[in-house]
Amino acid sequence: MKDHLRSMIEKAIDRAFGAGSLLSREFPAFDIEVPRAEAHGDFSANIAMVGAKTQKMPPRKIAEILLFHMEDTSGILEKKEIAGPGFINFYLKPSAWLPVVQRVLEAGNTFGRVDEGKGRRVQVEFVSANPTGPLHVGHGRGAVVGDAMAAILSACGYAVEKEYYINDSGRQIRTLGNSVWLRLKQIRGESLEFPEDCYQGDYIRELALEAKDRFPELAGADDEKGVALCARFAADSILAGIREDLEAFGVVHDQWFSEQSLYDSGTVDAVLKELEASGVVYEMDGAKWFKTTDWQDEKDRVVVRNNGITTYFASDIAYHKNKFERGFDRVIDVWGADHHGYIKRIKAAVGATGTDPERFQVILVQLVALLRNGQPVAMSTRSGEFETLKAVVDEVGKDAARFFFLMRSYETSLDFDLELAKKKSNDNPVFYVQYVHARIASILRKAAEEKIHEDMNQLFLLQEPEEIALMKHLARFPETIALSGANLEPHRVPFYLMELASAFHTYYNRHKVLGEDAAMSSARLVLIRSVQQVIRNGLVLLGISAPEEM
RNA sequence: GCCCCCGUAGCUCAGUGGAUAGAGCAUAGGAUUCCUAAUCCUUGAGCGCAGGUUCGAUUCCUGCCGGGGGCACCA
Repeated sequence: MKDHLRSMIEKAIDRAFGAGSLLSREFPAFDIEVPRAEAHGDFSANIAMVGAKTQKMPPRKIAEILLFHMEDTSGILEKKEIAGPGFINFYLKPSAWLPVVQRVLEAGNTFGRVDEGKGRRVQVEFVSANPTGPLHVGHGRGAVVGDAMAAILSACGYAVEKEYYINDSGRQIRTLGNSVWLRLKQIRGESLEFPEDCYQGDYIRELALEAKDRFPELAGADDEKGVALCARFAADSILAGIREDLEAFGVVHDQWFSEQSLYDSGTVDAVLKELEASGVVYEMDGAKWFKTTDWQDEKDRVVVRNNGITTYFASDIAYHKNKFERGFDRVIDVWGADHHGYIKRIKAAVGATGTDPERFQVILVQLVALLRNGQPVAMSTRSGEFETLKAVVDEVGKDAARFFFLMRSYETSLDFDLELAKKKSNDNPVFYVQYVHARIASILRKAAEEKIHEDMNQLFLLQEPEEIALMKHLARFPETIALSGANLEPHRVPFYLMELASAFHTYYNRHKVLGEDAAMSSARLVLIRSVQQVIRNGLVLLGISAPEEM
């Protein structure tokens, strides 16, 4: 619809210029948008205002000229007018909206898909939590944001791959092994101090018990062997748990990428050598440094410590190089806000390994404050007193948890109130949206029972303001997806769904779908089926179920 | 000290540089012999402060104030 209006305006420019009414054919980029106020029409163009400078004319004068030369060949316009400082407002005939219903039903599950991506490959990496403990609620937010973002980008025409990077190398894993090993020794009756820098959670003790049963050879093992075996067992076991928790949350990755594999294949060393050869990595004070300052970082960063051990940054360089070598046009990492200092570093790594850093983007997800009865729940991995993602999902359900995480922009820290998410009432927007789907399903069931059929040919009967309002909302779904994908803003989709749901509930309360007029009923059935389709498409993108009944 | 995010209605939050800044919750009142009341209708109040860019700033820039997070040869 916007494209149609845009071409009408462009044709008007040509004609006006041909008639000598305009100074130039050139206009700066202009917008056609849906005005905030309904009184300002269905669409509004700011072309006359942005063109004031180049045309050397007041905006309203330009608008007048354009309107004079504009032709509505397809007859969709009720009226067009100049308003305010020079907006051109378009008012569509109600009938102009009818085709959208047909478009929705023809496209079905694919309605809303756009082709911004044109098949280009995007990788979204998210969660990537260290396998040293169960996922907590903060990981959950990142997980859902990444998962929904991937689905939305996919709907935008990108070929998307979802990846989990496993930090299965380095000191944390050794600490994990040590923690389990020491607990195991305690279980055996050895009295020893459990160090503060070890993982304190109860799950460590459970892992120790399990390891004791499964690996009899641990009985005679020395510390080195014991720690190594416990580390591998614990990491594998925790990772399996993470995978389960994610699956229960509806999050499934396409690829699980091991950090250790980058060491095993020699990739990390090779990349460091390359960078050293090109002078990006240099030696100082016995350590090796990466010149991240060349990419606006505050200071250079260490990649190999003076004890010869590589830092995580070293493998991160190799990892991100590897990503682009796999052929992705864009790479998006979803990180917790506490990692924001890493952005410049990784951008530097991407740039230094031969890729335009613009192709690498980071979604920084702000923190989650978990509340229960208004009181904050303490979250600390160290103390072991934290709410796991699993506990939250078990308590409030997958659908509510996902919706809550997604309905706020990830740039804002989130108060997640467990009690609110559990409520099955108006306070809880996820039910509000799902209820529309269920309600429509119920009407469709009843229509089937009463043998009332949908009839596309009766659509012209739909003229109630609430019906037109619904169609306008339906028409905006594809552009909502496009904006959500282009700006990497998944929260637009839940907001859209709440608005559509509201429009439907209003309609439902004012008009009966199945009434005495058979033709009208047939038309309305078509309309509500298209609403149901769009609600479902939106929920699918968010990974939330669309129930047939509630 | 430096960096990032946030500051919009009593609360939680929307708002691709546009016209009279919107929802939900909470408050108060009302609607169901009828397709699911997990619904609908009515009701008040707001852009932290000061400059700048612009025809036009809640939006962009600078400074200040307030809240959160981050600033290791840690992971």
